[in-house]
Amino acid sequence: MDRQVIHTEQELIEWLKGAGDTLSLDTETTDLKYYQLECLGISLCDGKRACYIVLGDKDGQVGLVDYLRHRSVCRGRCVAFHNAPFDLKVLHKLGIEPPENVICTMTAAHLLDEEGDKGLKDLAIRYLHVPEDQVKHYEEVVTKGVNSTEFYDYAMNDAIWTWQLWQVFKPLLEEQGLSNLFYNIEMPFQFVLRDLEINGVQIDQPALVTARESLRKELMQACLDTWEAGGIKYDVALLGELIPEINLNSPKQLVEFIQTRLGVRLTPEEDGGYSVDKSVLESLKDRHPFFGKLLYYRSVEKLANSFFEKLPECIDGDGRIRCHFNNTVTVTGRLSSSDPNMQQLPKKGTALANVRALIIAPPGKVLVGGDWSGQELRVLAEVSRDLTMIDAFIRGQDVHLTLANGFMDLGINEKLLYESHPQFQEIRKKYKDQRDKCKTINFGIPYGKTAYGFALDWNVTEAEAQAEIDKYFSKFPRIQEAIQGCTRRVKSRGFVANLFGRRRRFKHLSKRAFRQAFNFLIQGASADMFKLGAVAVRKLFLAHEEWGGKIILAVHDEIVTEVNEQYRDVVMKDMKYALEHCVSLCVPVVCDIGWGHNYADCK
DNA sequence: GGCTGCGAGACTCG
DNA sequence: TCACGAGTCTCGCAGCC
Repeated sequence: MDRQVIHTEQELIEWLKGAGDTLSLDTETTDLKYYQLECLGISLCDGKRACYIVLGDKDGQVGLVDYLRHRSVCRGRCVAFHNAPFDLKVLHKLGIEPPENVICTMTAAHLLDEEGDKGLKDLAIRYLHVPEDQVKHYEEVVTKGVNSTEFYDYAMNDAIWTWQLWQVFKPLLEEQGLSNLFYNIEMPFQFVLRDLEINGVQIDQPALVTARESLRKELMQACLDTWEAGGIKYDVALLGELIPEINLNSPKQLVEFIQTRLGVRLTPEEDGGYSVDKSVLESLKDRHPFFGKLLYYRSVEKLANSFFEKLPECIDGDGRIRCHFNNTVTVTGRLSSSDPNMQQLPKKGTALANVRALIIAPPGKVLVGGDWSGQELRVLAEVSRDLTMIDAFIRGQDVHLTLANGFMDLGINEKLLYESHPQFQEIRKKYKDQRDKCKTINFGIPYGKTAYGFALDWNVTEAEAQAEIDKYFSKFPRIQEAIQGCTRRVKSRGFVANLFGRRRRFKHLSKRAFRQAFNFLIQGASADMFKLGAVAVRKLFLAHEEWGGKIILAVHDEIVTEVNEQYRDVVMKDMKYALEHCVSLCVPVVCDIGWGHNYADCK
């Protein structure tokens, strides 16, 4: 492969003259986070030649970046990246127009092997058979300097391997029936991922500081109360720090304390150890005041340390938090979020400290959020084609109560099953236990929950729980058939494919694998549905620039956006339509839309 | 004696 | 063996300098 290091505009013009309409592109940057990153250079490969455009070099940079801005290398081309959202972010930061057609080899690798390594170097060794000793790592090369021959070669290798991987992956995607998922769902979605990481969420910093202060006091008080309730003594160290006899954060010390000092016997786990988690403490609440105090201490400790103490460290200079959304971690196709994880912000805070209320709309804007109503249950209806379930959804009835009515022979008049019926609330209250039981089954089924698990929940024998499940399946036979069919496919082919062709593969057959397989059909299809919905919302925002719409959060079945206040109503109407029509199922797709000046109120 | 890495346990979310 | 999919915090221990 011909290699060239480019320092001037003229060299770049010459190089691009010989390039076709497909390129691979990789960027070298000083940081991974959007707000602070600077681009050192860009490497390109056209299959025959590779080049590295030096941007970190002051003499070259101005002219080259200007040229790249005005005569974008991407325009009219299909560009392959390894981890497209990252390089798209870098191009955005440089003000360079992105390509319309994007290829992401990292996503392709994930679709082809959801559990395998996704790193470019690992893939080059595995698929391109590059000898391991020829694969250099960033930390190793950067010590030679970012303007060394070694660094330039390293950068060009990344573009070359990306190109070559794409040549390998393209036919494999086709062979495995993954092309539609790749080209029509995942690739458009790369831009949503880019936008999410560029946009971030606006934080109410003064409110965060105030809440953190009150939470610190609350935590101290909760700690003292718990010590007092348990008769735990403490010393005062030189700097005023309190040193207790036992550490409330240590499960090991707690077990010892509860059994010997409080004299409360704990029930051993199957492995012989003892758990002191929430459910255990709840069950002991009446035995000693210590347990209630400890539960409260734990809730405040979690809120304070995991959220109110951590979030301030994540705020960028412009008052926004930009977390990382990873599209190639989960085996089901869901996104994961980290640094910080914005998908696990507590729904309930305390009166003094509600994390979600700290995510605010900037002046002149509001937050508009949409989430699918009963998404996984509707996908279950689609996957199983169970007629009772489909019927209930089409009629717009309360699905849990309708199903409970069906399988427990409650004899409720069908008209009363509609949420709109004046007597609905009364009926729902009357049959609350039956409805709750059915809801547990409805949610448990996609997880492959067993009689053993239900028995624990309901405090009945395993045989009794099994009888309930049998009755459920006899009333809704298609659901059982769907599960059995899924198990058969895992056994015969070693994988299952969801509604969109996404695959989950299994190396070993086990009960656990069968549960995971069926859950994948539901969770995985819901994840792909989310991606389609998010792409539809992004398109809507591009078509209506005046709305000032930004997608700021993605939480599995929920999408949160920031829009200009005066367009709130039209955004809500159009976004609802887009989310409800991004896929077509045998049951209606229903989306709840809400708005607020902060995330907590956005419902 | 202090630092680092890792697994366990607990908790957050959908 | 017993409910799927994630990330992060703290503790406690092993290994290292």
